[in-house]
Amino acid sequence: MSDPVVTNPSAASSDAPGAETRVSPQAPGPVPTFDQFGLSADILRAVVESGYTIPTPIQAQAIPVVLAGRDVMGAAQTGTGKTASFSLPIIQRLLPTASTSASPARHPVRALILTPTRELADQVAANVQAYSKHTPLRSTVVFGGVDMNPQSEALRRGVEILIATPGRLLDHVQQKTLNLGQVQMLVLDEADRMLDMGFLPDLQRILNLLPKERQTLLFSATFSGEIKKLAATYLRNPQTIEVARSNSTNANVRQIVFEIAESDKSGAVTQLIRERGLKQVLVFCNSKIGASRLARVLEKDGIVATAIHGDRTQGERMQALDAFKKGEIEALVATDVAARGLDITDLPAVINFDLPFSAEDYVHRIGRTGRAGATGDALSLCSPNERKQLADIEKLIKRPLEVMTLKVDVPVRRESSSGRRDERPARAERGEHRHARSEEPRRRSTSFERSHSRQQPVDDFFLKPYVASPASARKAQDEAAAEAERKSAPRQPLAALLGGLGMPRRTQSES
DNA sequence: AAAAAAC
Repeated sequence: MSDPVVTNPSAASSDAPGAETRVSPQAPGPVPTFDQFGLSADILRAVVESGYTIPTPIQAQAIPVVLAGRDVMGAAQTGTGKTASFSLPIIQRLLPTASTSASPARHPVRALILTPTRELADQVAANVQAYSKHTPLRSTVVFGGVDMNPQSEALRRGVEILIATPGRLLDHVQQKTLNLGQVQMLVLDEADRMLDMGFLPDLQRILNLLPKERQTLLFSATFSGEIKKLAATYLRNPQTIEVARSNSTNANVRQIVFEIAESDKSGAVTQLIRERGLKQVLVFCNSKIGASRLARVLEKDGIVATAIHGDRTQGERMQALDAFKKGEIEALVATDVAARGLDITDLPAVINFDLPFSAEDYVHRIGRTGRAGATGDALSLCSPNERKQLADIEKLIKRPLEVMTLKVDVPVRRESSSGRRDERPARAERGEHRHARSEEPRRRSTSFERSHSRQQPVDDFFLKPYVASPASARKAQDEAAAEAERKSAPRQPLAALLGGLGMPRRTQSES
């Protein structure tokens, strides 16, 4: 029996401009373990307590390279254990000189981790905190939208590892509550996203504040020309590490597209949640207003829903995400603020209420489900004027998506969330409401017809009960096994997947 | 076209 082990990372890159990135080949060898990296016992203990025993491919590749002090250009799918792949070796490298003194002067910022969104910063910080909890190293997180004072106080007391979003970080530098002169290690997480968001000037400012003598790790979903340029300017002889083809989607995620009229979409979301028995679903909209509106409509349909987007206060954002993670909310309706990197354990499904403008965002959105070896559903609602976006997505992921029609059959709502009358108010007017209780609920039935060569009836999909993946699925060893299985077994056609829904859709055997 | 991020 041979288990997958990671090959020499240098064999993994193919950097000709425009060339497709390749999956690094898996060679037979011994089972990799966290023990083999020479990490301190205090770190290993925290790793074990976090439930991990076998490093994921990105961890197996990156940890030795980071420990050796080299710069890294990393491309890894989300959900692959990327955060640990840089956090663990950072902690290890800072540990030998870690001070146990209470003096703030003995705890300068030596590692800086930058992320594009506040929620992601918070999440990375929680991971770093967990991995370093048995060490004397201190860490904290700073981002905008919240009071600066507690952050300033934490910085004043001294931290070795700082996680931040760029704007607030620079704010602290300007306020002189932060000095970056002793940073030895820098991580740019989701670097492509940061460039997309126009962070380049901020990044340049920050990079100019850092010592030239340092180790830089850049993680990005894609190695675009922009990213390569950034790397060429700020990285020194980086080792390229790729563990999965960028722009690829997870085989554990079943992707289905529903052709539907725009006006039927919110009813379709309610119906999918009801008929599929979804207890926890992340719904993506393209606009902040659209997300708020949909959350209100879902609430009217009796679904516990809330919105998360950039126009909500940071307190509301954090509360929404917390409640969602705890399972207190059925539908979290989000903009692309939630598209990247967020780790929601065993999230069973993602719904695209709107198809994203950028096909890459589709890959990131649906990457919130089917993480770490678990399975998930990615259901996308596509209106006639979104066909171009659908085509772009199929082109990016290099395969056609299964398209179905969706017959929306939900009770008539008297008012739309914006206060406008529904387009069919007549029978739902006040006078008739007293009859409604004893009768069949009033329904509107609409099906969006179209001639699509790949079109399939939707009935099979709804006949099968949804089976959530076991909680244990999030462990890293599961992911490694799933990866191996995926490589050895040919992909099943969708029909087979649909037919096998009575059983847990695990891609690996239980051990 | 839209989103995100400092005040």
